[in-house]
Amino acid sequence: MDSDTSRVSSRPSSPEVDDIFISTLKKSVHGFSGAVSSTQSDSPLEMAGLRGLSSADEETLALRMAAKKDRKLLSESELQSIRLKINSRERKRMHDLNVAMDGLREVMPYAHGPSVRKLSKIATLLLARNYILMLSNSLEEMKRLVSEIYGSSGHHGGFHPSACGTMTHAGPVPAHPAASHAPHPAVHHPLLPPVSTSSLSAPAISAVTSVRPHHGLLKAPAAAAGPLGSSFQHWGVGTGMPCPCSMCQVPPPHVPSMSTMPRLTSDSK
DNA sequence: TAGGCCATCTGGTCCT
DNA sequence: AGGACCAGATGGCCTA
Repeated sequence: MDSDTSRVSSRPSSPEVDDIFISTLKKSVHGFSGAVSSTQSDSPLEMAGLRGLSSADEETLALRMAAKKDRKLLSESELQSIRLKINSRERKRMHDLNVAMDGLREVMPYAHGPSVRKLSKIATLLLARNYILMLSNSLEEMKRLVSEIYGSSGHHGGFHPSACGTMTHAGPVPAHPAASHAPHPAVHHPLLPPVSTSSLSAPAISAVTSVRPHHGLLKAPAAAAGPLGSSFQHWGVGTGMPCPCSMCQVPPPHVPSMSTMPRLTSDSK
């Protein structure tokens, strides 16, 4: 929200007091009409008809609705006060949710940069899921490699993280990849096709991209290589050379290179 | 202009 | 009873 520079100026997360008041006044009838016929059945004609009510009619109707709902009469001002309170709570709740969503965006790689469009909520959630799955997969791969190394040397006779602690194994996986800005390993993998064909499903990725089929997840320059934009490139960033890290030496199955990386769009179907 | 995304309002439901 | 949570409806903004 706060990071949505394209919207925040014209669409504040918290409306002006006047907006709330006007909206409440406008819906003092609308809302309570919903108490009768439910919002789902409110037809535009009904709404238009209700909007034509006089203030006295509105008050009467509001009181009737309140009486029907709460079994007790409340003054219009009391009802309005309650409604404002509830609306305020809901706004705060949604605002907190958006703050949390922004926090999630911040720890997501490739979501930073001047030309990068803010991830949508659904894209953020889906990418976060894939990111977690990728990290888990990377960790498993690390464990496997370490196990092979030490297993063959007879040092440990096998990999057992609980005995080894975190010094040996936690290093390669940055706790906060977005903050580290290290080129590997997490920066690019989440956007690669399924690392684990069982857990990291392609539909999850395609689902993300299907949200914004035209410009992909991010607002990238027109010269972007694909729907994901140049921000998603791991190889080729800066030097155009492949990352030398061990993770990149072993690209996921079916992904020989980024250049042949399947487009993360619905056209893969 | 259509479609996507979003904020907000609202009523219902569940929980404490 | 009050608050949290949820989902539907609505309308505005933005982009292709």
